[in-house]
Amino acid sequence: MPTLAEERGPGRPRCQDTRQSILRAAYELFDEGEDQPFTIEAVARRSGAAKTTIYRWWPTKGALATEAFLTIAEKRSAFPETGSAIAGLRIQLKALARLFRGRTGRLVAGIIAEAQSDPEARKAFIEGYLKPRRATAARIIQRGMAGGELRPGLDVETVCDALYGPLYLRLMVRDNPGDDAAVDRLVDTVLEGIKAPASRR
Amino acid sequence: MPTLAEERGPGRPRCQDTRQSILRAAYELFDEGEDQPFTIEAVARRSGAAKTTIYRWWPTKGALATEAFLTIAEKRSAFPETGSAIAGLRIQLKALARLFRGRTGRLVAGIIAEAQSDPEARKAFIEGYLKPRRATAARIIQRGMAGGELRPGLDVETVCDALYGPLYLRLMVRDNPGDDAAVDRLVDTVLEGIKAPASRR
Amino acid sequence: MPTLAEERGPGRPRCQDTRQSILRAAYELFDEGEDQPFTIEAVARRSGAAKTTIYRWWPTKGALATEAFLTIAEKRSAFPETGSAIAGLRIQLKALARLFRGRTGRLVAGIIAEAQSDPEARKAFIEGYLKPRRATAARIIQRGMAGGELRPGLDVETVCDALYGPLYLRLMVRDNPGDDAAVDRLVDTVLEGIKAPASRR
Amino acid sequence: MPTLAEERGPGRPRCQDTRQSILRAAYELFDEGEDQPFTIEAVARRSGAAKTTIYRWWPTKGALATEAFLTIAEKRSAFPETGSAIAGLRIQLKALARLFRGRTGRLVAGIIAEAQSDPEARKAFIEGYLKPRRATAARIIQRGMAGGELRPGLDVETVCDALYGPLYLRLMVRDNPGDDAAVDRLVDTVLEGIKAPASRR
DNA sequence: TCTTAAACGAGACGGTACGTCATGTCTTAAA
DNA sequence: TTTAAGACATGACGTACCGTCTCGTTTAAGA
Repeated sequence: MPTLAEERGPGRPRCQDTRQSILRAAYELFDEGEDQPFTIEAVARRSGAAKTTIYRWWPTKGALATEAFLTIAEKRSAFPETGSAIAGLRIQLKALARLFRGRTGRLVAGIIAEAQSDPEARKAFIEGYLKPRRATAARIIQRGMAGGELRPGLDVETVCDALYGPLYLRLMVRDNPGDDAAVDRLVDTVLEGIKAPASRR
Repeated sequence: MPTLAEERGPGRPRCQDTRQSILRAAYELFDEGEDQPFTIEAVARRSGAAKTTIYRWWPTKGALATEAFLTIAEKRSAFPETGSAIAGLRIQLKALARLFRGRTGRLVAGIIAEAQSDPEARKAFIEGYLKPRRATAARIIQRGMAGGELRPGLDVETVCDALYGPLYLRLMVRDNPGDDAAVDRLVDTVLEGIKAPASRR
Repeated sequence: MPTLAEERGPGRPRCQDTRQSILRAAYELFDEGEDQPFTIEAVARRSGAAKTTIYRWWPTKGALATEAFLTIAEKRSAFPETGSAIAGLRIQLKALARLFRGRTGRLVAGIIAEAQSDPEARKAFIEGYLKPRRATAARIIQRGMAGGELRPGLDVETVCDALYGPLYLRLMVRDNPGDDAAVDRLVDTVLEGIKAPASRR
Repeated sequence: MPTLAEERGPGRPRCQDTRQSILRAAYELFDEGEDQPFTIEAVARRSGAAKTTIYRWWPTKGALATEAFLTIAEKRSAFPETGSAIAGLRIQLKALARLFRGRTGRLVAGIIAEAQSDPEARKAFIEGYLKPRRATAARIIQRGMAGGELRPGLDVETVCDALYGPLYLRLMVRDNPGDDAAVDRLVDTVLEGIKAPASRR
């Protein structure tokens, strides 16, 4: 009498082990980088699942990649939601840069590359990865404005772009996303603005 | 005494017509977007060249794509190097955003995606596309600092990142690079900074 | 309880239609001779099968050629196993010469040529074509010896070589395998021997 | 007035060194067997000659192969033209079998295979290799008939076929051309004939 | 001595076929 | 009805040779 049980049709139920092993294999392949090709074929080989099974559950390679990345890699680190907003931003950006310097950076770059030709993957990445992080950042910025640390009337989206954009640019195009000092320089620049004080009045 | 003559080894010289037709075909295919697959085979078919000829001159697909993009698409528009530096930046960023909203945006996004798994392509893109544009921007910023429009002591690279990064982020991840108003919001934000004036002294 | 059933693992079973159409296409191409190139690509094109499917089942071109030849061309004509052994040999050799004068001759020559650089093909040709025919001839020779038509104590293999060898030599090296008269001359020569009767006692 | 001199137009005369080095390279490649591919490219590489030069002088691969084989390999061993004709045939056939057991066998087999799709090569092989050898054998047979060792009235060509054919058959189709004992068995069989003596009167 | 014409190396070029790989669909038997 | 296994058509991959071509250089005979 499982009244609250999942909607359950006839036939053999879906095997959760299989699902997990596919996701794990996908993550491992993506993680191992350029040497191991990220291929449905390879995922099937490594996971022991049949290609058919994979295609049944994920429409495209990118969708699988993104879900694998989000499911396994992403135990989202919580950030301090109290204290100085500016310090909070600094911490969050430095953490992201550190992440991007490691394997996760190559992963994210690969997923974004995939997403260029796979709208599903793009959507999954935005919803599953980008939005949550931006929401966190947005909350900090709101708090900063409310608490008087940041200028009131800022467009939160634009501020997020100005702070996060450089990291993604450096991740995708340049060879590295920058070290802590680079992040500090970035935050300082955006905090202070670039206009000369003289022309401010 | 052809002192300026090209270094010229033995053997039949390279056919420039062929080279051009390959680059043109590559550009067209890249340009036509997602429907036409960008494939060495397709480039060979369309250009009338043999696959071997393509492989003789370009090590990877990305290298060919980048060179095609740069050679044919890129008659770099000159920007005003006089007048207000801030207005100059605004103009340049809006022009880039407009470019990114069109086919060129998909092209650049595709090339950057290719570059994630092709160091040659990455290098070619940076050297041929990114560096010249950043050099232009850097000159404007230097001029702005010298002329008193911008704060002295700015790190030019960081400023470039803060201004360009958001456009690339929006190009690659979000659906569009933003309209003129968005660019204006971005420039305003970076110009004024985000710190509250109260906390400035 | 299908005790005689084929060993049958999981997965989709091999499609017999495809197999047959590949063999037929291969045979046709081989049959059409020098104008149509005998190529895996061509076989794939004509049969409608994929190259991979062909490679899955035949390791080399020669193996495919041989099997095609044997499967389709070779409804082996039965020879009279009664009556005069000498007459039987004559009939069989003349039939082979007639076969070799036609398209089949070019086919066999082609397969033997392929077999020079393809051990698989050589083996297939020997097992599938040569051995059965030699077995027939050997039986006739045995019968001839038993019945008193042929000298007892003959080495059957050697006799086969002496009778068949010339036909293959003429097929491969000379322009034609010889007409009926030539076969008669050959059989007469081998029957009577070439030593002078004077030196026989 | 060099009336017998080669027809000689203007222009640079053909370089004999080059010719020789091409033939030598071709022979070596053919000689090294299955591992080294016998290819115009490979001949050019090894000989240091340009492909053009090779094509200028030999119309097909087979023609080159045959000429290389004949020029370099073939210092035709002289056979005793006196003494017993039967012994002479035995010696010549055993020598050929020995030759066929070695690298030369693979060479001849390869050339005959080439000749199946190259009439030029076939002609060159027949004229340059086969005919001289058969002429020698024919002379011995004629001598044998004249001297009373062999039956008078034999068709020389047919006898040659009966003696040589088996060796070629074994070379091309079976794994080996047979040892000395096999040659003896063959010669004995053809000498004595295979018909039973009883049926001779 | 100078011209001329062919030989020669080098290597680009349009092709064809190679044998392999990944894709996405399908068919089967077992769970 | 899901799953593993694997056949299958498709089509791109990157490579090897093919035979032709266009160069610049070399070599001799004839003007």
